[in-house]
Amino acid sequence: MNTLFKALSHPVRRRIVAMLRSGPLASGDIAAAFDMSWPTITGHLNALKEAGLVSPERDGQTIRYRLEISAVEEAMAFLMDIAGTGKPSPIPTTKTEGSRG
Amino acid sequence: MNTLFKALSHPVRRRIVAMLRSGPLASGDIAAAFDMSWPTITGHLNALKEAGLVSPERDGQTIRYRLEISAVEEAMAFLMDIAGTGKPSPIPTTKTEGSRG
DNA sequence: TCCCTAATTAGGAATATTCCTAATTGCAAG
DNA sequence: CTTGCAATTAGGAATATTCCTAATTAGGGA
Repeated sequence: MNTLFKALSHPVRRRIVAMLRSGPLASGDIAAAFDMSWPTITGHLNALKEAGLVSPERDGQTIRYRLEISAVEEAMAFLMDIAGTGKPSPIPTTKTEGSRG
Repeated sequence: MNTLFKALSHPVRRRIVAMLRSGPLASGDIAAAFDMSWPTITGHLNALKEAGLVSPERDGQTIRYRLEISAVEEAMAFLMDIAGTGKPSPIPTTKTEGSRG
């Protein structure tokens, strides 16, 4: 949940997610769409993978990344709950989150 | 859009948003729900305000924060587009986003 | 094996975030 | 005006993010 919204908080990562809407793409093809180095894009892809938003599939030398709709739906579920479009839940009491380090 | 997802990327801010689901709350009441200093919470409230997710209303000495559902819906719209629940849009070409400082 | 292409990992600099304490602002009441 | 409470702003330290170049891993073909 944390990594999910954190992954979506960067414009480049949101754009990658949007690109994958129409189907899986190779790492290199994604990197080519940006004015950034390939390793930087790899870093963003790792963040998206960590969040469960994409999954890599190797095919020979190329690695294709596929969008994981379920993770997008998970984020949507949170927002729907907030917006009242879904079933309401009591005010959260999760004190576990206020940490530093 | 940027500030919106960035605001939602922090667990404390998401928890504040969830708290406001049931109605406006005073800054002090929000701060009291966390193991953090009041100024820290003020900072988070400023981030949420910047993102359009909350709006402050002064009433005497207290300032109450109200949840702005429209901002939540804006974030939801993005995710629905990604998930294919909404109308599809072409692959974004917004090159404006890949910058550094 | 050796070489080429695809992609990732490693290390580090610039920048941004997060959180604290101290000082300040804004409002109400005596 | 002074006091007191509610809340914010200011300044700064610890930490995290972002992005780069250089080095490395992994697979395919001669």
